[in-house]
Amino acid sequence: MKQKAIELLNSVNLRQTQPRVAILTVLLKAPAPVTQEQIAEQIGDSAPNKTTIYRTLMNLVEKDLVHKAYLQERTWHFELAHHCGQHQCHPHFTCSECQQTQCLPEVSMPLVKLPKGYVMERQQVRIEGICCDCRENK
Amino acid sequence: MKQKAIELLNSVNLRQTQPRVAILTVLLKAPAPVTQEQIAEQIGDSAPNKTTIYRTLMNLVEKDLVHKAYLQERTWHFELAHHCGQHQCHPHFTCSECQQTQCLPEVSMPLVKLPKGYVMERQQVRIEGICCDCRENK
DNA sequence: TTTAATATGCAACTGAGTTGCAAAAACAGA
DNA sequence: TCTGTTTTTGCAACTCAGTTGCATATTAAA
Ligand SMILES: [Zn+2]
Ligand SMILES: [Zn+2]
Ligand SMILES: [Zn+2]
Ligand SMILES: [Zn+2]
Repeated sequence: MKQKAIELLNSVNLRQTQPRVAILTVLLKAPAPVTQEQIAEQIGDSAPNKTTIYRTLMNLVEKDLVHKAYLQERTWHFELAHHCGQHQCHPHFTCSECQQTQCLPEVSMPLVKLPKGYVMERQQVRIEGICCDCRENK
Repeated sequence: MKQKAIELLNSVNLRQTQPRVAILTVLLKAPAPVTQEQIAEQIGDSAPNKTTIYRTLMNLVEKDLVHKAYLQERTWHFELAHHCGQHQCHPHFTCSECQQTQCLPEVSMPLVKLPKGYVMERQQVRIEGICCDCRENK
């Protein structure tokens, strides 16, 4: 994992620093989009300052290694981009009961046909509903 | 417009107050999702306090007259829900150059097939790209 | 090594949305 | 129309997530 993180950094010419490796390692393991705070928690005592985490995430987004996930929440969530298609990531499902968000990586959606003259860069889909667990416990 | 606003309020049993009528009137006229601040600007000097605007918008969302638009921006944007389907609103296009957002009301998308046991409440699509104007002026 | 370029940590700041509470407006009943 | 109760509003102070400026530390190239 750590090795993979280092490779990713090299591949986009970002200097290999402790914070970056640690943050990328968390992202590599995460099953769903994570916040700055969750990243810090995961890393534990040696976690970088929150400013550094944000700056690192923004660097990674700029290099297109990471995407900001499209959730309707106040706090930003990030995930690795390595499984996204050129113009589309997988949809995200957020349960309106328990607020948990899940990736739906296997789903693919057609791209919206834009009006003439427009260029598509990225399409994102968000779904709100009740998750399986919450539905049963009602 | 104002008349229509009053009707809408009555239809969901919300008391008819000046702020609510004014805010709904702005929403009825808006061609794209608007923020608290834009609503205040539109109303002008007699605009309600921002707390009131937020509270009103949340009331209207609760009654499903209004939806919070899912744009990847820090500030919340709202629009009338009256043209949304049961499980899906129209997609929104945001230009990464000029940051303008447009509704794409005529586009319809298939609903994602959720895993067994999940309930779909609402699906939303967001598109990022370059708008026609920005593309020409480059 | 040494050095120049880049990244980090810290503390103070910003801006959007929230909270608590007293004053004002809505509306139902007399 | 008046009255009383309920609901809504305005204000000021607050919160929370993310940002900024700048001094210090780290990186990696020479
Ligand atoms: Zn749930
Ligand atoms: Zn995901
Ligand atoms: Zn544009
Ligand atoms: Zn719209």
